[in-house]
Amino acid sequence: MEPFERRAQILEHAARLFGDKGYHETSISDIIASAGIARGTFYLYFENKRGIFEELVDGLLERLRESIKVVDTSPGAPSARQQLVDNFTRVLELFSEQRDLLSILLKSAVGLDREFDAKLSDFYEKVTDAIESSLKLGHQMGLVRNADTHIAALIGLGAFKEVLQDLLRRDRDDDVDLAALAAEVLDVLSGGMLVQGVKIP
Amino acid sequence: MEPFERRAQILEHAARLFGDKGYHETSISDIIASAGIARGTFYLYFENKRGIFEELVDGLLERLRESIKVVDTSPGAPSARQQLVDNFTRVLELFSEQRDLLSILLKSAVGLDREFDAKLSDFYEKVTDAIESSLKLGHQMGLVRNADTHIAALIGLGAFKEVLQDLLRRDRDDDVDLAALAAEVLDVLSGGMLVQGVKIP
Amino acid sequence: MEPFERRAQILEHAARLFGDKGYHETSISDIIASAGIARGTFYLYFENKRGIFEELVDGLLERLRESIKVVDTSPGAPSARQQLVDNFTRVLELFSEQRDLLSILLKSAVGLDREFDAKLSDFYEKVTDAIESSLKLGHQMGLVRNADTHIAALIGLGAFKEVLQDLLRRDRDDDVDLAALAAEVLDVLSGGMLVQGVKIP
Amino acid sequence: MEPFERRAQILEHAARLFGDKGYHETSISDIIASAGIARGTFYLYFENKRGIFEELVDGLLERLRESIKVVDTSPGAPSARQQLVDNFTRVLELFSEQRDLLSILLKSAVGLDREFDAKLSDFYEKVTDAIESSLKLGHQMGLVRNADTHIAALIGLGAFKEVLQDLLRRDRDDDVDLAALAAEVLDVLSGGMLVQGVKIP
DNA sequence: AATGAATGAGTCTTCATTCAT
DNA sequence: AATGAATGAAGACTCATTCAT
Repeated sequence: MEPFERRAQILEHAARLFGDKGYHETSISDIIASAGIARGTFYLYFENKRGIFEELVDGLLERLRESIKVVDTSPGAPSARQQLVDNFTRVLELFSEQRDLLSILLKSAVGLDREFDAKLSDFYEKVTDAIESSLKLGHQMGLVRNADTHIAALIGLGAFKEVLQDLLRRDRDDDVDLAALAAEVLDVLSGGMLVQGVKIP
Repeated sequence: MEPFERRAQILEHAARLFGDKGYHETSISDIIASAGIARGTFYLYFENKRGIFEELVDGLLERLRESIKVVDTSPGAPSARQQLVDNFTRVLELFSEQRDLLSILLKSAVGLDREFDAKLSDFYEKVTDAIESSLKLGHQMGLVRNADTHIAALIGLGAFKEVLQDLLRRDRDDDVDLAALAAEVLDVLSGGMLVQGVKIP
Repeated sequence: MEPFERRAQILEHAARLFGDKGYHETSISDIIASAGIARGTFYLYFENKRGIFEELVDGLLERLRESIKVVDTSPGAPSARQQLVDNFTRVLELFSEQRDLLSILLKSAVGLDREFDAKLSDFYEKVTDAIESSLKLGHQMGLVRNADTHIAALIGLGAFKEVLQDLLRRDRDDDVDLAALAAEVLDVLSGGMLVQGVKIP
Repeated sequence: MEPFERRAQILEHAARLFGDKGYHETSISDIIASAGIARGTFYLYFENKRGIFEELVDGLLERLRESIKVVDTSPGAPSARQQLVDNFTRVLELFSEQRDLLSILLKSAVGLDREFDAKLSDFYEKVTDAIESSLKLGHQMGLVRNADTHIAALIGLGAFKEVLQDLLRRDRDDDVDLAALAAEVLDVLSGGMLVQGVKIP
């Protein structure tokens, strides 16, 4: 088998197992048994268990970064709302295709160790920063009302993560309209949960 | 030392270690060294490593459940808004007192194994259900505008979790006005991020 | 079993195996099987395989240092010759009691790795230096004829090592008069191999 | 590349690595990387790791045997002393040219395993025997004073080995007058370290 | 109520060797 | 004559748990 194929094959099996049972519950023995290769072969392609896991997460984070595009406000660009919905939808689609990776990101990669925590924190921080910048811009344009854009950004990120978690809990075969879901989340976040003008009594 | 004292003492040390280094990175050796007890003594009070961890998380979930009170709409009760803010504040305070527990809940307890995942899912599902019921009630009362109360509930939960995560990242000595934070989150969620009447272009 | 007993017991078995088969050919499995203990027990007493080996060699080097005493030239002390013979005899006895350790020192500990080589080199260098100083002193007193005391010191050390090697090759039960052997070596080294006044033609 | 060339090339690289890092610390991977050949190619030329090592040592022992010539006492031959010095010098030169081989012989090949130890012991025993025969002959001729020619032979061998060790420790670029060194060793061994007629007090 | 020595299953990792191409 | 992907036996080490004292 060609090296790149074998590499991909091992990654695939590892992703499924990590996603399914988590990092610690998955042993190298599990991976090689699943992939049908010898023990040594694994170490031919990956430095160690941590290495293959990191590669999976790094790849995922990279694809996530690519999925999230800064809103284009130049004339002729699609509406901002559409672009936001598209961003959300792309991320949702990415995970809906590969539940394993989503599971790894939301479960295994959390609290693995300090080094990994830092990597994840870093990623989320960048995402939060991006959201915050957008909100600040919107604020200057008179669109966004909140002064505390940091908290608002956290809320946006958290909301999105929880929706992903929910996707994970659902049946694999459950057919979900991802674009509609993305639009709904965006609407709730932008318009709030209450009827216009009403306040919680 | 009286049994209940010893038990409490061990739990305390374990909480700090689990919160600090995570479940897998914390060994029984760490715990007994920290608590200053013999190896055998540990097993006199707890069935196993998993047992003490579960006890910590169970206790935490229990206190969380107690912190979250259903909004009292009877006449003479404080305003709904106040009650909601109080709920949020109580939870924030609980964690602010014990960062370790928060860290355990948000990091170590995530993706530990299928059984534990189920326990957490179950808890969060109940919280989501509670939020959803409230939203449905508000909808009937003409206060809440969203039709998809499930998604709205997820958003509320996710937002809150992320704010907790953020608390965790901050400096321990950072003085945060928890009530104000709770109020801010509530406002953003209820009123949305946009200026009233405005839509994303 | 008392910790110090167990420790000694493991050391004993390890010494025999290392001496017999060498460092690399001896596995932890060999040691624990020989000592009749569980795998974990070994690591209760020694950090790792290298650790127990180092402890054996370090202990041996320490005992060697103690065996070799600087010649006492103060009035009333035994004759210099006697003291030298005593030194040699003590070292020979040390090894004759514990062939394993001798074998470890002369075989396993050689060329193990750079770090270990340095440790041994260091020890031998100190021994060489000690011999050299004595020779220089003797030279000043008009006893020693050689100008190049460094080479003479090397010759003395090498001669002695080879005699030890030879002891190792002999049958374990072979009864050797160690004091006589020491005296003989000393005589050859001091008086040379040739008949007095004769030169190699 | 012609088979014999390739073979020689691999041997050369292996010698450098074995000499530098020792047998166990040198892997097949190291050798093929250094020689710039494929893994399979190595096994085309050598049966296994042990095989190439043995070949190197065997070759070295063979060249050593050739370097050491029995003293020719027939009329017209060079003086015995000159022949002995020549012997020593040849061996010193052999190693001075190829430090790696010296290192292999004095470090890696020692204590490798029982089989190899036997091979080395055998070689050294033959050398000792040769020295001993010469000493016995000298004794009969009234030149050599020692009765215990075996010990004297051991001393000679050991002295020489230690001088080689010392050469190994020195800087590679250190310029040493090998013939002078050989003569010095011979003088100390034959005449002893003490001034003629003097005894250790 | 406490101790801590002992256990051993389980895990990761290495590396000499093989063999189909 | 050469390649290099694949193998798997073997080794070191960990750590939750037990149990005699």
